[in-house]
This record gives sequence, C-alpha cells and structure tokens, in this order.
Amino acid sequence: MRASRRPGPGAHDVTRTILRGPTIAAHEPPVEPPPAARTGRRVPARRPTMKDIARRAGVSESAVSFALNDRPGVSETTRSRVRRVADQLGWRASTAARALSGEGAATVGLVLARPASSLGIESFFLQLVSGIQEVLSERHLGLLFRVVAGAEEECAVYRRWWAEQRVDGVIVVDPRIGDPRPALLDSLGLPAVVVGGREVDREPQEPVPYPVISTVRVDDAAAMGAIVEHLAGLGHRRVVHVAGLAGLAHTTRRVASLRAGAASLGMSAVRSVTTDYSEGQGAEATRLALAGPEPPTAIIYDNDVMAVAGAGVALGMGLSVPRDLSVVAWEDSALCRATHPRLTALDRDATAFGRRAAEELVGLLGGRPARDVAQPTPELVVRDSTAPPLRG
Amino acid sequence: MRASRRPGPGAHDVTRTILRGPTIAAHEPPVEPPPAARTGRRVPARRPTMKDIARRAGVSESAVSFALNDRPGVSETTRSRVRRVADQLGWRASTAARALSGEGAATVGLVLARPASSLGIESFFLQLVSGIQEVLSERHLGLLFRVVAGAEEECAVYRRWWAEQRVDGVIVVDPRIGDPRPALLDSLGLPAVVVGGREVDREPQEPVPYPVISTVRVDDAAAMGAIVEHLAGLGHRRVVHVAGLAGLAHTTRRVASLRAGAASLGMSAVRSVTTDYSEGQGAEATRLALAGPEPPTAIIYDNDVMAVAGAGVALGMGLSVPRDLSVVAWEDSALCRATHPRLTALDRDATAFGRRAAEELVGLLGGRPARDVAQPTPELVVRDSTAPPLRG
DNA sequence: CTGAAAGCGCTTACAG
DNA sequence: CTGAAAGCGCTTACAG
Repeated sequence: MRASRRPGPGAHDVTRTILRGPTIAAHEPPVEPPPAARTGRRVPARRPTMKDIARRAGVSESAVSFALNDRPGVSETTRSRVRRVADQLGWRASTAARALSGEGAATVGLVLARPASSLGIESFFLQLVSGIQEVLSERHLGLLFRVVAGAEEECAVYRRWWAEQRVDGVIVVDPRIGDPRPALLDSLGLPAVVVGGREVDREPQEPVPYPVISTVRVDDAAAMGAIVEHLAGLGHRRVVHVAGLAGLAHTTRRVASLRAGAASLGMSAVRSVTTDYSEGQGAEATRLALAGPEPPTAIIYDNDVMAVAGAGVALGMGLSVPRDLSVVAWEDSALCRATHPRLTALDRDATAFGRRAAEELVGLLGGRPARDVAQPTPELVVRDSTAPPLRG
Repeated sequence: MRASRRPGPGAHDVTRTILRGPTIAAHEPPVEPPPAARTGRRVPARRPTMKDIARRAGVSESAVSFALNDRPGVSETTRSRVRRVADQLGWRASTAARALSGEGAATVGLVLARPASSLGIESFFLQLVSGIQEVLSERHLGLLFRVVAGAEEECAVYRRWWAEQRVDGVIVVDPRIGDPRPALLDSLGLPAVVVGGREVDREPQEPVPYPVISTVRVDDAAAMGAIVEHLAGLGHRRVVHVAGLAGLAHTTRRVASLRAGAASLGMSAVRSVTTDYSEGQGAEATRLALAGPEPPTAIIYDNDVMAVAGAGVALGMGLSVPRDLSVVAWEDSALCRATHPRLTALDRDATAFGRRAAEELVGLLGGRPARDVAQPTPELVVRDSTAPPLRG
C-alpha cells in the first residue's frame, strides 16, 4: 500500500516530497485523513477518481480527462502534471464509467461449448487462451470467459453479454455446420473473430459475408495431406481416421481431405469415424477398428488424448506401436512426447493461433474491416509411433 | 432476432398481439421504425434500456427499477406488466450502469500465474474453471480470466482490476510461501477465496486472519498419507517424490507429510525433489533417481503429465511398470487412464473444488463472514501402475 | 487552452 | 403506491 493511496497523518508530507515543486504544491489541497485513520480501524482503500486528480492538480475534471486520454486541449505542463498525480494516486479509469460513456467495455468474450468432462482434456484451449491473453493484456483488454454445455446456451450467452454491455467483441471457436452464431452476432452488431475458418470456404475475391466478422483459417486440407503423404510414403494402405465431433466444420473438412488424399495416392481402404473427443470413445473406436475384418495399419486421431488412449488399446491387444500399428495425433502436446513410444503428431501452435485471433479482433474493434486471415499450416512432427507396416 | 427488438413496419402489431390486453396497449406508444429499417440498410440492434421499458409500460423509470429488482414500492400488476415488457424487449441491466451505481461489477476474477508453456498441461485448471462457472453462471456472474507469468504481475492485475472497478472479488490459486496476495487483497478490500488452503494452517478456533478472505482447504497430509500407506503396504521402502514448484504451499505440505508418513511406517529412504511440473523436468528427475546408487522402487509424481513422462522414461530404460517401478500420480485425469499400464492416481475432483470455491466467494459477496472450509480428502484410485517391488 | 454542463443507464433516498 | 431528482465516474460537444 502506498502512503498516498491511503492517506494517513504523514501522507501529505510524503506526497509533497514526491511531487516536489512549488507550482504543484500550491495547487494541492491539504489531504485530510479519513475518520478511520484516526480511530485506527482498518478501512479498505477507496479507489481514486478523476475528481481526486482534478482537485489535487488544481484543474477541471474535463482537463483531466483530456490530459489522460491524450487529446488536444490541454497544455503540456498541465498534461504532465495531471499524469503524475494520476500515477501517484494509482488511478485507473473505471471501466464501468467508460463503458457507460460509450467507450466500450474494454472486454472480449470467449465461450467454450464443450461438456465439462471433456474440457480438462483439451490442452488446445488453454493454450489458445494464453495466446489470446498475450495480445489482450497488452491493450488492457479483459477476457470474459464462459464454459457452456451446447450451442444454444452459447447463443444465449452472447445475447446476454450484448444486452448487459459486457463485451465489445467475441472470439468464436469450433465453427459448425449450419452454425447459427455468425448470423446472431451480426444481428447484434457484435464484432467477432471465428477461429478455425468459415463453415464454407470463401473464394479470396468474395467479400466477407458479415461486415464485423473476421476469420482465422487453418488449412486442414494441407495438414491432412501431410499426414496422408507421410503414411502413404511408409507404405500404409489401410487407414482409419478417429475424428472428433460430427457437427464441427473442421471435422467435415478433415474427413473430406483424407478421402481426397487417399484417392489420389491410391490408398485402398480409408474411413473416418466421429467421436466426442473423449478417451473413452477414442479407445472404443480403436478397439472396433482393430477387431474388424480388415484392420488398419495406421490410425489418425483428431486429438492427443484419443491417440494416447488408442495406443494403449493396441498395446493391451498385444500389438506393438509402431510395428503393428502406426499412430498419428492431430495435436501435439506434452502427452505425445511423454508416452512411450513418443507419438508422431501435428503441431498446431495453439498459442500463436490465439494470438492471431486476438490481434484480428483488436483490429476489428479499432475499425479495421473484417477479413479472412490464414494461419500457417501446422507441421507434422514425426516421432516413434509411425513406421512402415509389417503386413501390407 | 425477435421482431420486437428490431422494430420493423409490422412490429407494433406483433407486440400488441403478444401483450394482448387493453390496459397495456393503451400505455404503449406506437413503435416507430428506425430510419435504417426504411432505407433497408442493415443496422445492428440497439440494446433496450429501462427508459424503453418505462415508455412502453407507461410508468416511470424508477418504477421499472423497483419492479425489476423485486423491491417494494410497486403494485403487483405494475410489476408483472413491467416484467413482461422487459422480457419482450430482451432487456438486461447494463452491468456498466449497475456497477457505476454501486451495485458491483457482477464479475469475479481469476488469475493463473504459470508459464504459458506449462499451462496446456494442467487439466486441473480447466476443470477448476468449469466448476467455478457452474456456480457463477447460475448467479449471472461473469468470470474475468487472466494468465500471467508470475506473482508480481498477478498482484498488478489485482490492483488494476480493483482500480478499474472490474471485479467484485477474486479466486486465488496456488497459495505460496510468503504469499503477498492475501495482504494486498485485504488492503484493497477485495473479497477473495484462496483455493488450496492457507500458507500456515490455522487452528479451528482462531479467527480468520483477513476479514474478507475465505479459504478452501485440501487435506494434503491425509492424501499423502493414503499414498504412503498404499506403497508401504505393498512393501516399498525406497520412494522418491517428484514434487511441483518449490514455492507453493502445498508442495511444502506434501513434502513434509511424506517425510512424516514414511517415518511412522518405517520406510528407509524417501526423498522429494521439486520441479516446475513440466514433462521435461519430470522425466529428468526420474532419470536421475533411477540412475542413482539406491534407485527407488516407487515414485510419486505431483501431477499426471510428469507421471506419464516418468513412466515413459522407466520403459525407455528397460524397466517394467509396475514390476520394476511403481508409479503414482497426484492428479487423476484422462491421461492416467489412457496410458498403458493405467496409472494409480489421486482423484481430486477439481470441478467440485471449483464449485466449492465459487460458492464460498458468492457467500462472501453476499456479506457472509470469511471462513475456512474443507474439501473432502481426495481418493486414491489404485490401478495397474502400483505393485509389490521385486527387490526390496 | 480551459471550464461548466449534459449524458451514458442504472439505483436510491426523497417528496408527493 | 408513484415520480422527479441526484448521483455513480467517466466522455464530449459546447461555450468562454
């Protein structure tokens, strides 16, 4: 606690010493200790306001506002004096007051619509959030975070946030087939960045469909292409893709890309099965695939946890990875490096992804027009879980 | 978009139909379409305010406020009419305006001070957050979320949030030795719940040291006791504890509990080494321990990722888990169930933990006095990674 | 360059 | 039971 913030009997002297300069001291009214300081009872600090600054600096409140917001209309001397007093008091503009004055809430929203049980699993999200934060915190924007069970609830949250004036914009994840969110956000006029591309890929020359909604795309096709090429190069011809949620746009894209890639490389049997991303369904899908009539020699998993679970199932069935089964994880993480053998994985750099999304949203909030930006294609990190198949 | 929110030419009729009743219709001024509706250009929706409700319901703004906040001073008929109009318009109180009126920001803060790299790893946090959300969302409280690099930055965030009037209270995680946060939060008068106990355990009859800071305790001693008992029962006498960050209060508690438990059970050689929770340091600690002169027959890891990494190292060294080495993870997760063999782990129920913390904070915000509450002792889930040692 | 005033959307004593 | 008014802490035209 600085003395100046909770003025006690000696505070005035301290202030004077710090400010040092007769001009300033003359403007400064004597600081009176609050009643509690005399009685000795503990009081929580009172947050300083512009009025306090104005009084101390001997200028009007509007002068303070202009000075602190770098607007013309105050002399340099006044500006620097005001700034010094503000710093000294530890003043920060009340976001509530700024929001009410039409300056926006200085807050960005993020909703995760995944069942709580599968959340702990997704290291992707926490890394995404941490990337988002890097950018937001520089600009002193807050992140309002919410976990919900499903899409409708997510829409309800957006409506509420909008009505409550809580956020200036949102970052939307997990684009879906027939996604209702872009239209809703557009109708609310809530700027948004969709992480993971549009439902339908747009031609570069087309205008963005919504004027306040940008997109950060990932090239799922190229990424899947790299995986398929790697596996085909090793000689795999029977591949199973244990995909994620059926409703997600990127699931559809990955499934389609696998099919296309396999066809062009002459792979005989590829198929995708969708799951809920959980270890349980990942394990189950693996069991079914390996117990079937024509078991795959390689399995691609849409996340790291399913890949680890799947490798575990294979081991449990007496198979060796990668001798009997190659495993690829779509999502690199500590997990992939921690297991034995270490898993070949697609490295997406979720942090950079979050950073990019936040930057784009900050741009939108600053009035830049909406657009689609591409994220670098993820890189396939080849480790010990992929090798040529024993039996063709 | 409901017709009533973006009134077009036909909106008035719709409204009248929904409201149906001459009294109400008489109070309702005709809704004029905004200019944009005539020109056909898309306009973002304007959020409805109390003024809109007052006009439509034919009462004063203060009557609307009283009606909506369930305060006496309005008749039941007025109240229900006001409520209906508010619902119809999709009205929500502006949090900014409420905050400025002294009602609080309706927001709770959570700061995570961990390096971004190790964040994706900690499934604990995302589950904690999801538990916190369950409670907050019921009360329509927002969660302001922040990731920072270290303790000082965390304190700076609290100061800023307080000065900006952004949060009504915070949930504090990772209590540390010599933790500066409680004193800071106390001086700011910011209600807080510390998750994970106090730095120093308080006797039940002692008053809580800070009037607005509650604590949700976990019984690390009992948990470690259960692990030690399990291992001792299997016949292990040389145990290594790969702990987490040295500065954290619970690390200290676990280290001490291990020592105490081992002594009482006559274990010959136990020791703890601290790490940063990362897979890398977990693996390294394992390598060092196993390569040493008197290698342990069992290792306790302070999180799931290190446990998986450690098991991988053992495998890589030609050891079999659990035949040559027993492994226990302090933190159950998908990981522990996904690896092969599945890991014996301590199940903490992070979601319940988050729920409990949020409930306690909501209580504090409601004026309930601060207190320490205990969280049920975590349960040891015995799986395939622990067994009697081959060599004593 | 500076100050007095209105307004943002609420809440809350205070009169009627 | 109801309404007019002030205030929360800012921003921003608008006069001087």
